[in-house]
Amino acid sequence: MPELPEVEIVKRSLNQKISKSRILNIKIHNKRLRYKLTNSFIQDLVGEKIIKISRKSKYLIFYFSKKILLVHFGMTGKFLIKKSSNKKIFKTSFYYDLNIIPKHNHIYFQLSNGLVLIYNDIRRFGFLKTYNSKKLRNIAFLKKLGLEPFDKNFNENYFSNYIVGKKKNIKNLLMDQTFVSGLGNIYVNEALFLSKVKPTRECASLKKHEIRELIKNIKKILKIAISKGGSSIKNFQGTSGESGKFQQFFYVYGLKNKKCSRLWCKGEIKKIFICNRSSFYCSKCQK
DNA sequence: TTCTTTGTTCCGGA
DNA sequence: GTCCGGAACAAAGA
Repeated sequence: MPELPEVEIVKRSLNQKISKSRILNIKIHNKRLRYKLTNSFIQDLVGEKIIKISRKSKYLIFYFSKKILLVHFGMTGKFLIKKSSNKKIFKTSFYYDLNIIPKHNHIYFQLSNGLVLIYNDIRRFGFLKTYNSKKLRNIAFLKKLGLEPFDKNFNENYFSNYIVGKKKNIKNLLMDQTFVSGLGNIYVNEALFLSKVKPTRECASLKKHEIRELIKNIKKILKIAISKGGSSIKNFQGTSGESGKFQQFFYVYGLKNKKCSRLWCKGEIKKIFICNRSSFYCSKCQK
């Protein structure tokens, strides 16, 4: 499930491979994504030149001269980039070694640089939406987002003020995109472990040093994940079909009943559900 | 058939 | 009115 690091990696890859190219044609195999593609989707984009691709939280933003394409991957959305000269591009066998199922290729963008951009999404919880304005502040999805984790204003002061009187647990707070935007279930679990904070802790009970640790470790875990090419769990793949390596570095996610990786701890990783989301933590060293 | 998975939204209770 | 947790929703695979 793409969280901030995965979307960042896709953004970099797209900028490298397809920015400055023009969309020559679009072929839609399935309109029914999270939100049904509009009837004008093709005419909105054909002929437009991709100026650059940027990221905000878990969203990708394609910039054209006067328009924007907003993309959210949901659970299983991904982009693949292939050479358009390859005639097998629509054939199942072409995708075998990429661990991609071509029946979930929903949109093909033919580009002027000889490449094809493919949107693939197994669950179809992702979406693509065009806007006839470049003003991001008019986009409802974006304007409700809180600070990015790497924003200098995402600091102890902001955190402390935000949690005054808050009774919700820290895990739900970190998942709340209006508080900090870009974290999902995996990285929240990992950041809480690194900070030795139990996911069920009430926000208002957090000590100053714990808040400092959380802020530090959120930034740290995201940077590491980006440097490893993202996490490959649940289908994350780069635009060439390659998997990320970060899953080899999980401390708690998916590690139910394993020993805590802190050698001095000797604790065991527990799995519980918080708001119907699986949460993993060490029952001994996370207080 | 049932369970699991996610981000987001909605609803009811406090 | 506000806050919070739980449920619902989208779809598909095991």
